[in-house]
Amino acid sequence: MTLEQVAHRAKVSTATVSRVLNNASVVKTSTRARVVKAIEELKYHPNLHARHLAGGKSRTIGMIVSNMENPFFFDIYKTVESDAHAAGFEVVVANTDYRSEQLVASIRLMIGRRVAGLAVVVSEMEPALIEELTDSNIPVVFYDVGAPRQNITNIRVNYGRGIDKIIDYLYSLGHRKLGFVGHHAMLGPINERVKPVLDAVARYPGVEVRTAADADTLDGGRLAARALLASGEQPTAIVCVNDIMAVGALRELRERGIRVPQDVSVTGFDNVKLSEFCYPALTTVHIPRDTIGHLICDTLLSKSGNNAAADHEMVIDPEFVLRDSTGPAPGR
Amino acid sequence: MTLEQVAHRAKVSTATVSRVLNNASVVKTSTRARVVKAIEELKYHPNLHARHLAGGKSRTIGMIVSNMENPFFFDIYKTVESDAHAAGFEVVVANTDYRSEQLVASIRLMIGRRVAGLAVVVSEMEPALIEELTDSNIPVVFYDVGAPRQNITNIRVNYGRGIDKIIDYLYSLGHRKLGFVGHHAMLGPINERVKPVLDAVARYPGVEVRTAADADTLDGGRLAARALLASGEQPTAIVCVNDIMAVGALRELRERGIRVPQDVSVTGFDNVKLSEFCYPALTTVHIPRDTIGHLICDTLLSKSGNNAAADHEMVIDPEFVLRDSTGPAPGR
DNA sequence: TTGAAAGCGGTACCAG
DNA sequence: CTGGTACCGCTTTCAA
Repeated sequence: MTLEQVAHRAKVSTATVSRVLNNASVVKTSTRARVVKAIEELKYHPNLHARHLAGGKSRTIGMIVSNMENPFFFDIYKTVESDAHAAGFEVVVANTDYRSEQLVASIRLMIGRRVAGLAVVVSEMEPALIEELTDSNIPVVFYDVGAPRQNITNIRVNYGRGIDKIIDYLYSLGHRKLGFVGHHAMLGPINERVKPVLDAVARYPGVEVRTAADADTLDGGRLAARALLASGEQPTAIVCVNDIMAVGALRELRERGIRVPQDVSVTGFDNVKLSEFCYPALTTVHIPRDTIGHLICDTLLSKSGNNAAADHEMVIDPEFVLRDSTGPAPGR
Repeated sequence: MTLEQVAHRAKVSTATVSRVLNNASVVKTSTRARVVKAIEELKYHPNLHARHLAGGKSRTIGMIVSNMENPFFFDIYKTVESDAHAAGFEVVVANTDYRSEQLVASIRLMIGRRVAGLAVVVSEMEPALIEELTDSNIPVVFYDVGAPRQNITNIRVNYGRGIDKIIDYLYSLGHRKLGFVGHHAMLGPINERVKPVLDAVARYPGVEVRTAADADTLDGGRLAARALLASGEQPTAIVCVNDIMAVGALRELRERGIRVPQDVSVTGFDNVKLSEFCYPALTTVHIPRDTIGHLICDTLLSKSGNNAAADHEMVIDPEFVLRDSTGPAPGR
């Protein structure tokens, strides 16, 4: 079904059909009626690719995330989508699953689609790729826990600050032997996620921390906790890189008959909904996903507009949330 | 950046550039090298819309789901995506959030994109829309708990069978006063999700059931459970339409000091990962999301291939999973 | 092995 | 208010 066929049936030109489709300019009511009728009879659906190609502009914004399975990313996506829809844009997401080849593929795809804007919400990214993106000339905004990028709008959360708050609290409770559960995106040398923990701990003499990492899933959290528990002395508190993994850790502890928080304390990060619903409810740090989502959309939408200003950086300071998974270190 | 500019720089025709892009036919090695060089220097990314328009075929399959937030849908998506990628397809998802206008919009969008296949994983759907879809001539597969569709491949789970297993088990444990927690997509008259419960209960004289519904989220489950508890006699068992809402119900019970399963039993549905990680772990019914995902992909991919056969229906029989959230009715 | 040119399905400008 | 038509960027014969 093509525009031309519709035009033919309605006995008008393709130009006119196009007009009624975009309810643009003036089309005589009777003509419009004929066209609409033809469209319905033929069950015509305009070809978006053709439309895009001819029109030039995109009306869709892209979003790339590491792991949609983690509600943290999903929450951001949700508000981005909602804002985008409100502005008449649609959004297409891509999941990288923490795999860098997927990241590359997804970015190429987005560029190929000529999206009106792109939000990249992933942890690690090679400089070459970033360059490819900036050269593409499409408005981009990064969300990151890492270092600021140059020449690109960057939203980031002050991860270290959040970790500090957690460690401070745990220290005040008497915890000296800590465990850190991270995810695989942070294997390798000291990275963005582990370093803050080490730094925070370093401020307190006499505090030790061992780390373990696994997949960014419930199971991963469980496995990492198991690894922590299987080797060396049992920590009195387990700090997790995010809530999902913390819930996984909670399960491992429960199955071993280790009580939380009486025997060991556990903390999450992000404050996703689940952190309130698990048992015990998690002490965590709140990252405002909605704010991040709004920021992303505002930036993208205004950028694709006119004011090519504001290629700055916005950093979000996380807030401590006290719940039931933490308590005094045992024997204190 | 366009093909033509690349062609110009490499001093060849656009046809040749196209050839190396699709590494098709024979291109002299030296020529190919020149082109590749030009592409890199210009940081050229082919316009997918143009490519699609010219090429005709799509290489992308669409998927529409009610609520990506529920891991049930996400799990299906995940395996579809993985299978699709393996076959050289990409997949674009759309979330309807249980809103029918969104469903309409998403379907139109997919048709407009001329996707090579479309998976529709939603609860309710108007006949008119279904017709629009069949007329579109694109391979479609539905996943549903409802009645079979005509003329479209339909995968469905025998929801009633699953409910029966749960009710039977609960009955054998002495439960006579039941509560059912559903979600809003099932408001209105007796529908696909509630009816099976009523039917199952009807088989046992003396068993009563009250129902409550809310959003398909953790909070929704909590609220629905609250409603159930706030009115009338306290049920001895709460049957939930899915695991997510069951976890929500668990929280409400916990905060009221009602012990699970000693005071009231709770059941989920789907057997998503979370059902093992919550506390207490949920007795539920297993729906094989991976099988469903594979089925969807196989169907779509083979359909878009040649054999337009198999417009049949596949029904999946769910399996009972016993865990810790159920026990004998109190005082028995 | 490579180039020229005819589309693919729309949009939008220019006349009428 | 409506029609004619030149593209949009790429693929694909058809010849050379």
